[in-house]
Amino acid sequence: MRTETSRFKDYIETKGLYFTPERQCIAEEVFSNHKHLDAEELLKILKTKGSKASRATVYRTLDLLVESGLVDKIDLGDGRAAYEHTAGHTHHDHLICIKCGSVEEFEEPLIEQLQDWACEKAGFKATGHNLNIYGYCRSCNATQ
Amino acid sequence: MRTETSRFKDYIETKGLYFTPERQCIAEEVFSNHKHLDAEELLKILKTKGSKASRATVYRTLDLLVESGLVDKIDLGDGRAAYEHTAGHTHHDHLICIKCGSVEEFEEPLIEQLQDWACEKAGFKATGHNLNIYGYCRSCNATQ
DNA sequence: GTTACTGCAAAGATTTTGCACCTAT
DNA sequence: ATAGGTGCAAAATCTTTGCAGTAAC
Repeated sequence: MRTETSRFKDYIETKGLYFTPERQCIAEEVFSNHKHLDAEELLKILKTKGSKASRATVYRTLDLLVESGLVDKIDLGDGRAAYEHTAGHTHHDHLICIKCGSVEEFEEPLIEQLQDWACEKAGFKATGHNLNIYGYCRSCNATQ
Repeated sequence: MRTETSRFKDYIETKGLYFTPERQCIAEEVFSNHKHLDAEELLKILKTKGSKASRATVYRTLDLLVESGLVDKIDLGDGRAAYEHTAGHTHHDHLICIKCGSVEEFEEPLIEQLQDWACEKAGFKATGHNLNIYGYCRSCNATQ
């Protein structure tokens, strides 16, 4: 079985780039972590695991991961971005709590289809999209 | 006929705040402009029109306008936000060209409905949402 | 006369970049 | 050997904030 990390290695090498230890560490962490990570969290986790990858390298590698299609970038709406690996789940969108910051996922295949349709009508060639709903999650709503 | 500006004045005064000349200028510009403005563009336009409203006041007033419900904030996905007045058009989403930066609108009432439904299922109380599709617009796609 | 608003400049926050040194191939 | 990568710190962006003075009510 090919791991996501090995797919990333292939992607990197096909482009004639080097698969460095830093890139490996960062990729493995993103692929093994099932949460939505932002760059700063990722950097912190890497530090606790002994990686010395710098902030700059984290950002540069996240860009490569997104480019490879193995990772999605989610715009959090407050200027930050979160990242999540794409393997093992169909596309989904996000419910972002403006009180506690939690990010919940939801799936609605028909929405995807309607989006494709809208693009077609507009002659627009989509490369990605971002649907975030902001508000209060179930628990924050209860204690609000 | 009540103008949007007068509605904003009501909103401001109901909250016990002051309807200052700066707030009036900013509101009028946003309401009369039918494009998606970001804060910097808005500031530039205001300057050419002789308003001395500062960047800080522009941001503060835009927040009030969004709060009032008369203006929508659209997260552009690159850290910036654009603003557009809500009057006279139903809710719509955006096709953002990653080459030329153009923002095109599309409307898909069923998407809105599906979103509401997803929120309901998750016990999520939505206060707003943002659906952006990134890619190449018709003309950039042609010359790409 | 209060209470709130404004401009300014500094501070914050996130992300990007220039550069000298280092490393994978 | 060479093309590319890394860390660092500075820069770039967009937005927010503290404060002293000013204006709306």
